[in-house]
Parts: sequence; C-alpha cells; structure tokens
Amino acid sequence: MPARGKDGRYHHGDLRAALIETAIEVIGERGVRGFSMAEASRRLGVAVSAPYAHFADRDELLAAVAVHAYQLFYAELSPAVGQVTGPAGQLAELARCYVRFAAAHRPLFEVLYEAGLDKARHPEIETAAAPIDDLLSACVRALSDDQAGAGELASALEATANGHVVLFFDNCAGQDEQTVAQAAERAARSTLALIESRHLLTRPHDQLRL
Amino acid sequence: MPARGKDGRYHHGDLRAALIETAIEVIGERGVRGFSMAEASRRLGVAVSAPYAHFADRDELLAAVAVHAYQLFYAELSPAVGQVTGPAGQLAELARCYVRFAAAHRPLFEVLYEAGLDKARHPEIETAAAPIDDLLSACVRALSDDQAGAGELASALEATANGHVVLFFDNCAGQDEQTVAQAAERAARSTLALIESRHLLTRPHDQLRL
DNA sequence: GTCTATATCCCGATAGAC
DNA sequence: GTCTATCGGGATATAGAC
Repeated sequence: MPARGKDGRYHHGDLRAALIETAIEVIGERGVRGFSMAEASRRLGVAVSAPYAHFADRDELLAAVAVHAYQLFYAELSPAVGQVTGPAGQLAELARCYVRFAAAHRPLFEVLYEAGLDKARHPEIETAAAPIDDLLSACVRALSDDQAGAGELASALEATANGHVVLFFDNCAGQDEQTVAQAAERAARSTLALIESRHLLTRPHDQLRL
Repeated sequence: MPARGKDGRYHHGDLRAALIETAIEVIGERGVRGFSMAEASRRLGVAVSAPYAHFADRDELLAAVAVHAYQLFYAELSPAVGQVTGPAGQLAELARCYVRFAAAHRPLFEVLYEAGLDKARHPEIETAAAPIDDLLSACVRALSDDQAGAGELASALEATANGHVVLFFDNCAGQDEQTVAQAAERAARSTLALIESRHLLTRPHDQLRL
C-alpha cells in the first residue's frame, strides 16, 4: 500500500515503484489490455500526468514490469535449480519452477506474453531474461554432444514448458495448490521424456519409424 | 471484397459473413486488441450500428470468428491425418498441421488464444472444437494401455504443439515457408519423442532416475 | 436491415503553473 | 515532481426514422 498524506494525495513515496506495483494489481484484475495509465493514476490518487514524469509512455511502464518479472523469476529459479544435481533433473526443476511462477504471478506472466511489447524498442527486457537463458543453455549443453542437438532440445523444452502454462490457464477452473502442482509435475515429466528421447529431435526424417 | 452499390454503401451482401471476414483482416493488421466494431463498420462502409443487427456485442462477433477457426482447422486437418497410418504418425501429423495452420492463419489463432473470450458464455466455440479433440483422443487411446496414461499423454502433446506455435511467433523474424516448415517439423519430432518416452509421464515420482 | 444521431465513457499525451 | 486543465481521438451501445 503506497504512502498517502492527510489530503489523500500521494506523498514522499517512490512513485515509479508504486506505479509498477499498481500496474501488476490492475493487470491481475483486468488483464494487460485492461491496464491504462489513467487507471493506475486513479488508484494512486495522483494526476493522470504524474506517471509521465517516470515513464515516457504506457509501453515503457509495461516494459519495466516485464523486467521485474524476469528478475523475480530468476530469483526464485536459481536457488531451486541449485539444489538439484545433474542436468536432466535441473531442467525438470526449471520446468516445474516455470509453471509455478506463472501460476503464482499470472499478471507478470501475462506481461511477458500478451503485452505486445516491441523487444527491439525495449532491450532491457532481454537483458533481464539473459540469466535464465544462460541457465537453460548450460543444462542443455551438458546433455548434448553436438551443437545442433542442443538447439533442438532447448527449443523443444522451452515450447513444452510454455505450453503447459497455457494449458493450465486455459483450464482455469481451479487454481488451487493441487492443480498447480499437477501442472508443474506434468511439465517436469514431459521435460524428462523429451530428454530421454532427444535423439528423435535430430535424426534425419527417413530414419524415423512412424 | 464485399459488394457495394454506386453510392459506396454496403448492399445486398451477407453483412454477417462480411463482418467476420473483415474482423480477420483487421486482427491480422492490428491484433485482437486492435479490433473494434467501429473499425469493421468503417471498412465495410456501413453505420457503426449496423453490426449490432447481427451480433449482440463485440465478443459475439469474435466468438463467431473462433468457430470459423476451428472449422477451418478441422477441414485442413482431417484429410492430412487420414493419409497417415498408425497413431504415432497421425499425432505427429496433427502437430505439424497445427503449427502450419497457426502460421498460415495467424489472426484465427490469435482469436482462439488472445481474445479472452468467456467460453462459458460462448458454448458454440467448444462445439466447433469437439471434432479436433475427438481425433486427438482417438489417436492417444490407441497408444495407451491405461486411461490415466492417455490423459497425461494427451495434455503433454497439446501443450507441446501449442508451445511450438508460441515459440514460432515469438521469433517472428522470418515467417517464410522454410521457417514454418522447420517449426512444424520440430513440433512433430517433439510429439514422437513424447510418445516414445510416454512411460515417464505416469511412472511414480520415486521411480524416476534424475 | 440499415441509417442518422447521439449519449456516455475512457484513453494517451501535452502545456504551463506551482 | 506533481498539479490543473485540456486537446483530440476512439469505443460501445442505443433510440428512432426509413
């Protein structure tokens, strides 16, 4: 809750940080498309022009939220993966964390995939995502002999983890702890299955038995 | 191109169908969030109130687009899968078709996953999707001994195919035929890998070697 | 079924005062 | 850094005429 003065107006707080916080709140209620600078201003009790002292436009605020999302995810991911030994188990844990993170912080996940941010105009987003990519790459490389196989495996794992999140949100009936755990477990199992049969990702087409 | 009279106004056409067509066009240019009833009216040269004679509101028009999407996908999918023998090959073909469809009809795919339609309020969408689900279920059942395994495999395949589409759109650099074929092939390979190691999707956790 | 006209609301962004 | 005030634009949806 941001600090307010007796007159109800915003005071001596960090408006920039408060805007990010409020944006996440609004997105949680109305989705990314339902977020507006005006709404954030209203909730914080500041003038509609105040946010523009901190963000050039709406997209820059959303980009800041995206950066926050990647930083938070890495902060959760890093210790969890560190407790596992072996690249396969680490990749499974990565998938589990990915689903758990998306479920626990849906607004942040939404910003990453539905805000329609132009990454070329907001390079800070990819900078924030880099440590996560590095972690994935390191695990995959530890499993693959050739470079081409590493690329194929990495994209397959990325697609699968993301797909499980989308599937989870689609069946949004119950989002209790049990449902989340089930979705996370499925993502982890799929990860292990892809790793075990990773040779199928690169073998020439005519050697595939169908 | 919808029929128009000499005065430039819309005539004797099927405005309902024209609205769906125009919606797809607009979504292709501006995304789902950029679509509005007013914009569609403008492009068709009709009054902004005209669409409301055919659709109660914006969401109902988008729901009609979603129904069209599922019908078209099934029409493409059915013959392609029919040319393949064996459930594993059919599931791989399904994944390939899924990616190809999304790439060829991005606006339709967007409506399905980004329009934020309340499926409870638009049951016709799930009705249109049913034949596709049935096809997937039939193939999966032909591969699985137990019912639980079938469910796990089905959701893993669904997640993976969808994830490959999202990944493809994310790296939207080139959407030429070659890039599409590569993404479709990756989805098919991942499908075969998951099928081959499907035992990992159900085995109890303590029997997993990490 | 389509039109004209309108009510109502919301948004992004800026200028200039304090 | 925040405020007041405002410009210019766009959206949904309805009422009543034809």
